[in-house]
Amino acid sequence: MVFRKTAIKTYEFHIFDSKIMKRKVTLKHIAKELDVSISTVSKALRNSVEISEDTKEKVQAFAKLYNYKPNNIALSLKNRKTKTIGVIIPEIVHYFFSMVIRGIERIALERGYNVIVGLSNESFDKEVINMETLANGSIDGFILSISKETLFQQDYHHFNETINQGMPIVMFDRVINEIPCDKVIVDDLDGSKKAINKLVSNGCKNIALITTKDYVSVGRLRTQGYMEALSENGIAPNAELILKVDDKLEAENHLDVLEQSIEQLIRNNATIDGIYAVNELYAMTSMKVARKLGKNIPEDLQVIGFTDGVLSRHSSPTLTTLSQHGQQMGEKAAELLFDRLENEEENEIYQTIVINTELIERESTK
Amino acid sequence: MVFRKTAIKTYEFHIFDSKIMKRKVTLKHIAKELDVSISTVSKALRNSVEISEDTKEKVQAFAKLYNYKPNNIALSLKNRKTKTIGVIIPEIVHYFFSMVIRGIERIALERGYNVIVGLSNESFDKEVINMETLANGSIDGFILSISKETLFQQDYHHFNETINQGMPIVMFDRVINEIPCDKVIVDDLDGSKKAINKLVSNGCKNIALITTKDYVSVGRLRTQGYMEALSENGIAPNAELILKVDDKLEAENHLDVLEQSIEQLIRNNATIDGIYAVNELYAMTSMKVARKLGKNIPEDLQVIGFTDGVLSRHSSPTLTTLSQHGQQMGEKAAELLFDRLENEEENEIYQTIVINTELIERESTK
DNA sequence: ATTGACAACGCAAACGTTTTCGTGTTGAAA
DNA sequence: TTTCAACACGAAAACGTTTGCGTTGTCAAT
Repeated sequence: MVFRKTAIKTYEFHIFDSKIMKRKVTLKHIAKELDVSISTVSKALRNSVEISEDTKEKVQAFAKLYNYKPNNIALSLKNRKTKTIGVIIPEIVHYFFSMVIRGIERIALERGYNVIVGLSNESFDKEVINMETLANGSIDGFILSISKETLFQQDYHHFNETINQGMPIVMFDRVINEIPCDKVIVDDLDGSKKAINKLVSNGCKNIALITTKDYVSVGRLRTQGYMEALSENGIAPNAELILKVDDKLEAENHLDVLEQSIEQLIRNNATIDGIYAVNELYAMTSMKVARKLGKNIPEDLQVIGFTDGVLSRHSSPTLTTLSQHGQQMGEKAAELLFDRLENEEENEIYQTIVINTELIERESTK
Repeated sequence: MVFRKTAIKTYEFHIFDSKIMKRKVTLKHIAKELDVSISTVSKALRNSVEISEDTKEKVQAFAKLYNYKPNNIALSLKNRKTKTIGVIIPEIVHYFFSMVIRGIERIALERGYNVIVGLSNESFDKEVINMETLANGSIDGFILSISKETLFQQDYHHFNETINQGMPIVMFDRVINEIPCDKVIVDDLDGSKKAINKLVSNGCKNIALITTKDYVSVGRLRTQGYMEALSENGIAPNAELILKVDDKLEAENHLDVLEQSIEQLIRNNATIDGIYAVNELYAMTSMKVARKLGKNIPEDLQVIGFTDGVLSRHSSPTLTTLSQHGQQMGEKAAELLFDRLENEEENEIYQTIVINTELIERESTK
């Protein structure tokens, strides 16, 4: 086997494993073949001045020929960092969360990190298990959004323990203020106000709210924004117009229940001329039910949903929504985490970054 | 600090690091504190018979108190396996692919594996880079679906090299027959036939096809199924009725182009009474355009799409689709990979598993 | 001939495990 | 008292790196 390095030098290496190389080649292999020490090989590959030009060329040629790549695991052990982060999300078949992952992954690729994804499925136990299996050296830090069950039980010991062991966490969207970590959230409260203000200025007098139970932080904030915006516009909130859906039974598989609840809401309050829903699915379903009840959108009823997703863009009529900028949230979260990981002196000051929502006007509003 | 192990024994450990423990505790720490060797600690924790009951109890109590967990990286290095797999997909904000991930993750959790996700963004270069950064010891094997650009360029060297280095690959959905690895695919050809047969038996005489350019393997197969099914039903395929969309410009951001193409198709062929589209978006857009042109669905025009997603379920009318069972594909792919990884003697016989599509009838067909 | 400097390289430790093998201590059998 | 097994534990190698430092060898200067 002949390998030409330059026009000047020609190296001749005999294949050191007659069969096709299966296992990856290591420094040790190279050292043995070239009859030098492992240290010499390592230094030669890193272009150390300690090594002669001749040796460097020979080693580098050999390494290239056999496609040597340093073993990441060994490097991780030595450097005590893995260049890998863990991302725990409640659900992946979901426009917003997959957008966040896309954002995280983009920055990770850019900065040389890998991303391990764990799904909690909205379950406390799975969240804990996922975190425990990753926190034992596999990763350098976490990015996560808290599961509904965890929010409901209000048991946050696993977050605190992880942080106490020196592993940083960045939380996004569903966060807990008390936990000492960086956070990226959306302006749930202000976003809601934008939506309500829009509806009011479009002439709506009776605006209904379709939201979740209060233990989901984002649901609570969006509800609060609705209340405040109404007040600010001199409208007295009417409890009749607020539908709090129990999302223990995830809507996707219990559409009928959702539809019935909304139908009741609209039937019982014939004067409704605006609906604000805290997510895309609730908004879509509202439009569907309303049309069934003979209402024209947006003439009789205007609808706005939180979370801009694929449904909003492709429904008919298309849906006016508040965009959460999921990808941007992911990017920001990743940057916060990487910056913290690469900053030697640990900084006890944690940031909370607020990403502004944007009202995207489509056909469901005038 | 007092720790009660049983009613009989009481151990008293002094905190060996007066500050709150930051870095994770290792065998070495425990050994030093308890004044035994590292080997003894290791054996005691694994309940070796070599160690006396007394010592075992003491070590285990201490380990539990300080929440000792073995370092995964060190284990990976020693065992030469990481219990982690890499998953490379073209896109994550996508119903089908995120379903696959969900399936993979479910099995991975069950069998004690972690999942690193890499996105190719349909780009050849990113696919290669992602694979190279993972193939250096970070993972034990790959699950992947080939990017469009790679399919277009037909450059598969990175797959072959990875396999030659002894790292198994499982491909799903977009696969290449020539590559020696396990595969999980959907019955694209048969699925198409189901759809066409349905339309024909529902009375359609002029069925249009909206598909992609041929280099995407699944697109080609679905097109082929359309052709064959027509022939089998005694209908001569009509080139006029076939629209091959250039998906270099991803539809999501070029909806206008897509809509215009479809509008032309329908205008030029007034007799069209059925449309079969190779994905959900094409089908949805067809319905939208058709309605704009005054066609009633399903009375005047029936529509079936490949890939059952969130759009199909929530559009109005709801869309009849072929379900790809993405989650099941992910589960199967993961099982194939884990089985191969855990099988000592390497098996040169590769399987191709075909997941059957299922026709889900909704409102867009009679 | 003796020094000293410098170039070129190897040794060994370290990261945190597991595991094989060796060793010292006990107690009982001879 | 000697011998030997059983017991309980420790030393060291291995996984694949990087790096500080010690060790050679060569050659010019004294």
